[in-house]
Amino acid sequence: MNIFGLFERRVGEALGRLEAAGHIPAGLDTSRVLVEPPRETGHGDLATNAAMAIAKQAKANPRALAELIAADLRTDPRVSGVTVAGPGFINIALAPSTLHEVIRAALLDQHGFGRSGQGAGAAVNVENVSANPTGPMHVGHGRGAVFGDALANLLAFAGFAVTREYYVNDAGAQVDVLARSAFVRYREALGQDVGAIPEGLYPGDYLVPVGRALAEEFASTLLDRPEAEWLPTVRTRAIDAMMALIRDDLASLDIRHDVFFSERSLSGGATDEIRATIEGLRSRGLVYEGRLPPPKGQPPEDWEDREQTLFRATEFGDDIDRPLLKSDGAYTYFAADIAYHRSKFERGFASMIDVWGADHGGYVKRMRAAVKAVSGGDADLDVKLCQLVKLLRGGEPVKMSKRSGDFVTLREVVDEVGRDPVRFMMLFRKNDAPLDFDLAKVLEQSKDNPVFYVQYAHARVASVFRQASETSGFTPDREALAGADLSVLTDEAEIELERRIAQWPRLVEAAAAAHEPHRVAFFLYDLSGVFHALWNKGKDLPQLRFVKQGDERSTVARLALLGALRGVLASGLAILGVSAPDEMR
RNA sequence: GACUGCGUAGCUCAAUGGAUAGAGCGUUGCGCUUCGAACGCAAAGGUUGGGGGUUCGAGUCCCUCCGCGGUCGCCA
Repeated sequence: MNIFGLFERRVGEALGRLEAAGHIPAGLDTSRVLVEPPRETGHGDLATNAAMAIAKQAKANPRALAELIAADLRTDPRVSGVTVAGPGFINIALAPSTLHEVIRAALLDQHGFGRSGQGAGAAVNVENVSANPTGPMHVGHGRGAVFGDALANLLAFAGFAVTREYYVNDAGAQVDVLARSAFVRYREALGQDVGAIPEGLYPGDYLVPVGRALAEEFASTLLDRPEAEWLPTVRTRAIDAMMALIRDDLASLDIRHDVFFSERSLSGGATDEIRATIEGLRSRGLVYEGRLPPPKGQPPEDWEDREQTLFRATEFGDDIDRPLLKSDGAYTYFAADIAYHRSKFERGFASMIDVWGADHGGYVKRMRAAVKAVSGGDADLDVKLCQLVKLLRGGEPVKMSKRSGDFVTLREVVDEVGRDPVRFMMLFRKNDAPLDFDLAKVLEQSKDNPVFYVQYAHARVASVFRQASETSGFTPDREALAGADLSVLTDEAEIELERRIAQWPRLVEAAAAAHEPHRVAFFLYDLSGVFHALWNKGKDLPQLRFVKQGDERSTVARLALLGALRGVLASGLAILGVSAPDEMR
């Protein structure tokens, strides 16, 4: 039950009547008409810009128009008052019973309140993580992983059919390096003195078990073979081991993918998908042989002007055409990526979201161009870039890792502070803003730790229900709560909590539309603040306490309010992938 | 040089093109002597980096300049 959506339609009906009565012309563009919560609570429960949004088209005075709309809205029984303010805002005060209906709906449908048909079951592909299978995940990967997972949860909650996908970069030079690195560990496992890991190979000790497994499987049979013979086998074993490692890392954050898509499968199968993709584009005149100008500013020293195979990315908004073949004739990463995104389109995804690290920002335009090209303009790609995570402990930067040598692994952080703080804090910032993550702060049990603050709100609600049961033997079921007389909730702090709960469905829609899960985190933080404020008010004013012995009528009403709150907190935390504890010790 | 993200209170950050730009921390004042304080209430604190434009209305959109970061054919 989205009260804002209901009233958006209601305002539309009012405009229809004004049109029928000849007060405004027909065919106005009402797409900018919104019903939203007013910033100032003194302005009522809902506000609409309808008059201002159409005044100019209607060649009418916005305030006069607002009065006409207000007059219509005043006839609505769900409304207790309508005023016109400022340049033409229409402020609507809801009848208390209207707000109570929303609370009842939230209470009766704990898991469904806030869900919507917004997505209408449309298929959306969310690709995230896609870390190279060459080692454990680091903290930066973790941000993209959590962001993508929460975004997928959010979209599913908003009615989309979401597929979570991981693109495995199991082709290219880096996995050959991985294989060579594993081979060193293999020799080591066979007792050879390998000394320091050679420059250019992966030094991390996470490859030690891979070497051991190879020694166990192949004994010394690979030792004297030329690289070309052992590399494919070792590579496969090493990639599998690294993907197992990464899946474990992801599992520690409760992240799972529906599809792991292999880059190698694009060109290694029966048909070369990359080649097919390129030829398809070529047949439409979108691939040609040509020369690129060297980059301006500081040209690379090894720049070689040569003819190459180019994708006409400029046709679709990119700044320059992009090469598809390397000088040695192999496909560029971009060529494979075009084929990969074509595969997504052919698998039925007209809506794709890629979550990347900020260092790939220069890649966005060409990828969007490619998606337009391979889909004939029928698919849309949104790329969400996650900025760097700066890891701190008590304000001091954390740099080195014991395990990997040169970066802090995600696992180390999860092991130190736990899943919930990692997930919540990664989402308590816009994705495109850099993030400071303080390992000490996220474990504080205080108001300036948002993770604690929100989880504690949920635990406090549970504790009220426990207390009601323990002190009064009072354990109403959901139906009893839904039947409560909510009109006893008259304190401004209680009404404010009702208003916030009523805003949840609208928040979900806005966050889903914008692909911005952080809005859920901030909403929960604000909502928790309103609840904690009400709790504290009960400290000074005993009549506001949730459980009042001998006053079942107001107790049941307050428990109903808290039951609605608990549902919203639980739904929101579930979207973030953070647990909603019933107690915190 | 090009592209891209960012620039909001002392600090860290919010704000689908809406009204007097909001939170937390910090600061200041008051309260709380454990009965629901793992604090509460209140105050001070802003030219939203500068300038122009679009709009009834701009932190938000466009242009430009400044500052910080990222990226820049064949790495992924």
